[in-house]
Amino acid sequence: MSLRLYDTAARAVRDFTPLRAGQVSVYVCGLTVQGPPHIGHVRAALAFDVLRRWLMRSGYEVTYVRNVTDIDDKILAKAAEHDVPWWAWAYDNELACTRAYDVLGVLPPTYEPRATGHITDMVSLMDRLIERGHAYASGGDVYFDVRSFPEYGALTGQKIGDMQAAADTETDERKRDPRDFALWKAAKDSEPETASWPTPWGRGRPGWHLECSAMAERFLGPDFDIHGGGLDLRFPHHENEQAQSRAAGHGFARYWLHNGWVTLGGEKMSKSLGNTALVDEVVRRVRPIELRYYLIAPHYRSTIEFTDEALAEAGVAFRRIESFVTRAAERVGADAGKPELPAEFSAALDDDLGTPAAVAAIHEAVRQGNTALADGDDAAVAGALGAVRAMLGVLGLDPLDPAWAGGADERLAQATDGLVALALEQRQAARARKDFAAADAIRDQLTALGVSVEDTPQGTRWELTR
RNA sequence: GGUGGAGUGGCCGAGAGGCGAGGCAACGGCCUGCAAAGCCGUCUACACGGGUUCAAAUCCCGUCUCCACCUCCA
Repeated sequence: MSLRLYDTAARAVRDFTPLRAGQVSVYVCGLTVQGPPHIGHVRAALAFDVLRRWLMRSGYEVTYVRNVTDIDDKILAKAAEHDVPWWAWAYDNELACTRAYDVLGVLPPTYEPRATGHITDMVSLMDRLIERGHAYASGGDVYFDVRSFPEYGALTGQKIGDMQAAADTETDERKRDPRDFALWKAAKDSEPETASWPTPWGRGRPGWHLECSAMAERFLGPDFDIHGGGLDLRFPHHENEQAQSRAAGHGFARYWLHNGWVTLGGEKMSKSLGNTALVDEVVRRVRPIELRYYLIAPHYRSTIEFTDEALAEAGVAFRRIESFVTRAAERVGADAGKPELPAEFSAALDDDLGTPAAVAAIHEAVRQGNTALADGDDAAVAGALGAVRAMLGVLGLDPLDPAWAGGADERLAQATDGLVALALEQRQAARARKDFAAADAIRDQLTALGVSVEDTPQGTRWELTR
């Protein structure tokens, strides 16, 4: 079986065939850097990170572009509110996003362009649209003429006549149709000089949608394979991107993928509702790798209702997997076993990135591996470990991957090793003389210190309690 | 008004006409000096009302509830 993906435009799962054999081009809408990222934001990055890893594992050469929107109304407003330059505000939040991606193991994109770096690309795209009769300048703004483009609405299955007109009365008189959208916004006196760029139609700044069309073209060409983003971007953002690019004569994206929400209290996580959970805060309560597991295990198109209980439960489930990997690696070596993917796992991901079934395949292999561990069947342990690590690798969840290294102090770790060993020797001696009260007292003290102790047929092992 | 999504066992969460996804919790058992970890087993659910079918969580009709987009939004 080969990869099939749910394409929003087709409203169906379609076989994936790349434009160029062996290569896949992906454009994902990144964040408008108006504030620090919350769980919902990183879910999107994580969903497409899994797509990317699976494409790479499937043998494709992947060009993955994720943009940063570093100029928009809210950035200007918030920067003004905090009395800092808009570009400093945007960059500060961009850094926060990058940190969040890094801490969750999101692979860096092939390239991450910023909107403000592509003004000239936007100007030439507007030129082309005006030339072709799909856009017009009006009072320093430039608008896309939706009625000039019969396909408008194709992505989201809407008819122009059924759409509610934008309640944007301020600019209404400049538009030919209330549904026309801004490609370019004229500079306002109230806005900083640094937030505008010269164009043939006067100084101004980009409308939101134009940047993605311009950057996708520059880095991926007029036609590319996959365009991803959150559900809320379908309309108007993606509809408008597609309209602009196609009206300009490009084929644009061939598959449209959209990830579902993270909700809190049943509602979409958003700043305006005040129901956000910031990545920085959550990562203080749970390990990043567990948060990643939590956000990846459900299917990317379904809603995740964010609760502490569910998050904790995901942590327990992940630790079961991790515990097998640790114990198996201690027994047969971390790199024992071939990194082969079980057929069910591959089939699951090929079926529209079915991570739930893929995770089930991991649990199945862990169960078999645990049995092998109990039976002392090292060959089977190695086999299971190789498979489990390979599967975890595709999901970016291999606890042995250096990306998750804790950065522990070597000398401190060495001292701890020795101290715990010393305590365990005492306990062993007590057990040997059947003084179980003393033995258990030692174990209880270690437990209280966050060291969990396990007696196995191969002797006593310990680890820090997660 | 238009467009789209969801309601699954104690909980999380898949599936999408017949073969008990998976995890968590609980209970019973095995293992253990006792634990822990692990393994085996138990718990047979699909919002509601009709219908189609030999067979429906899955298809059709209707109802209820919730969410999202149409305005900035992952």
